[in-house]
Formats: sequence, structure tokens, C-alpha cells
Amino acid sequence: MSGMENMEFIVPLEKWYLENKRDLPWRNTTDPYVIWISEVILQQTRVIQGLDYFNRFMTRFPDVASLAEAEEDEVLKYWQGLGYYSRARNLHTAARQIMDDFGGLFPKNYRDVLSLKGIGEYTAAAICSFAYRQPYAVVDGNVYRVLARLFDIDVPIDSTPGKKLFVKLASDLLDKKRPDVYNQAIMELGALQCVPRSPHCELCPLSDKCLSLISGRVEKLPVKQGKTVVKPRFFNYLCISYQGDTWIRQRKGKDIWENLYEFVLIETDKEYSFEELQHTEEYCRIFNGLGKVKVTALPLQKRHVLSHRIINAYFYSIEIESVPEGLSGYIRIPYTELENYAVSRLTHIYLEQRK
DNA sequence: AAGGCGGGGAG
DNA sequence: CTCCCAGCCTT
Repeated sequence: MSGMENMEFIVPLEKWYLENKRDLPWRNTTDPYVIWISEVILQQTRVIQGLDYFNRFMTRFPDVASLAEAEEDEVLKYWQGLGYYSRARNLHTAARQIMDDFGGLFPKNYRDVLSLKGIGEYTAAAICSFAYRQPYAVVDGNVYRVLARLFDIDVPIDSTPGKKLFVKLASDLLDKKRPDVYNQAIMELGALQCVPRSPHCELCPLSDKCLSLISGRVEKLPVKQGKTVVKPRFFNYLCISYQGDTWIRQRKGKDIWENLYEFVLIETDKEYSFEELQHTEEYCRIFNGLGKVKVTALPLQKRHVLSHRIINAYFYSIEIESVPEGLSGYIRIPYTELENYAVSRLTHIYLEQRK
């Protein structure tokens, strides 16, 4: 698109936005730090789900320096329950990157912003347009949907050609004079008006220009080709008690819940009864030499459903009479101190029920 | 290009 | 149930 053809879309879109926008705490600021935190929290996360996290996070970490100086464990604690924990770890890494490489000042150059850990094309465009009014178009899930419908495009949004096409389209359509307002507007339209299912097109400010409304394919767009395969996993947790203490460990490796804490874990390839579990190599190694362990409660079983995993979890409360030898790598803490450690939602739910 | 990464809400 | 949310990183 060239010239001012895009005014046809910009005028009604921005007008609609100014009349319908939600009042959100990260709007009405141009502080790149505030915008950065809000954008990362909102990655793959609904506004309503991230609001409280944002407020708590900003109170504890009001600026880059405070975040950079904190321990990763504490940052994770503030992220507990929100999911996609790499966001919190990357946030922490990037804060230190800003201290080390940019003198503690949030970078203004798009390439520099993009170089920060955890900031991709979307978030870089959001920060640069909202904080500095630079003309970068955001392309998030909302924008894909609005543009696919507006121009009746069935190229899959999760394909390489699709991504290129939508970035080009979004950039052409962008209001270069007010990129901040425009970017907010098109995302808000996707969030409130051009919703995935059953949009009220008769109320849409762009309905008279929407090609998919004419073709009748609104509900079929956008097209996505990827299909997520949900794989089951089996986590057997041993909640061991000894003199009021228990054992936990920080998860390591590139796996779910990296760097969060959890009880003694034996993962199996299928469902195991407690009887079968006791005969596994792992179990015997942990309780080496300890004949007597007492299971004091019925095992709590929970199906923890995620977008790409089903965690079949079994929690066994176990009382012991002497300290097992096979718990190296685990730390021994009073049960009451568990709340100080960042744990997964699954573990948190168990702890709540246990009270 | 494809897979992994969380959790929750809407229909 | 299915879909998807102000995505990014790794392989």
C-alpha cells in the first residue's frame, strides 16, 4: 500500500479505539520499562490473567536496576502460577543485559531492543512504538486475526510465507504519524471486537471494508496449520516427612518448570501403582537401606492439563524414621518454608489441599 | 520448519 | 471437549 490509502482504515479504527479502549495500568505511560514488563506478562496471556501479576511485579521491581539486582528465585516467585517461566528468567537476564551493555538505560534503537533476551519482533515493535513512537507495526495474535479477516487471507499464519505477508501488510497499514495509538487500536479491536468466535460484525467499525464478511469466511479465519499433539507424562511425587522437614529440588535442564522447585520426583513412562513404584530402581536408590517407610495418606492423583502436555501426577505422603541416603541433590527444609519457593501450579494446588 | 514451553477462560 | 491468548527460544 502506498500514499495515504491506509487512512481509510486508520480513521475509523483509531476513532473506535479512543471511544472503546479499556483503562489499563500500562497505558498512559511512555516508560519503556513499564511497557516492557507489561508486554512480556501479556505474551500468550490474557489481560485479566496478567493484571495482578503486573501490579505486584511493578511494586517489587519498579525499575531495571531493582530487577537486575534481584535473585532469579525471587523473580520466579513473583511469576509463580503465570506459566511460561522462561519469560521471568529472560526478563531477569535482560535486566542485567541492560545494566551491563546499555549503562542501565533502556535502549531506544529497535535492533538493540530486539537483542534483549526474551524480546522478539512483536515485543520490540510494541516497546518502540508505545515508548518512543517509532513506526514499527505490532503483529500479534489479534493482528493476525483482524488482518486475515479484513483482507480475507487464508495463508496460514504459522507458516513462513504467512508471517512475512502479515508483517508486510501490518507495516503498510500502520499509521506512521501515530504508531502508538494505531498499534494499540488494532490489537484492542482484535481483543474486544474481532474476537475468535462469534464476533458481532454489525458493530465493527471496519465492517464496510471487511472482505471476509462479504465472502462469509469470518469464522474460518485466520488459518493455522499447526496441530498441537498432547503427550502424557507421569510424575510420581514423594512428599517425605521427617521431624517436620521435607525434601525439595530445583528442576534443571530444558524441561517444563525449569528452575522451579518440587518434591522428590520419580517420572515413569506410564501409570505406576505405589506398589510398582516401590520396586523401581529410582525408588530403591532413594530409600537405600531404609526398610520402613510409612505412607500416611492416600495418594492424591491429579490430571494437570496443559496446552501440549497432560501431567498425570501422584502425590504420596511418606513418613520416615531416619534420613535416606539417596537424596543428594535435594535440599531439606521445614515444611512451613515451602511457601518461600516458587513452585508449579500443580504443586501449589497440592499444597493448598494438604492444609 | 517444527517442537517445547503454562495456565486459564470462552464457547 | 477445542481453541487461543499483546510470543519466544531452541533444534
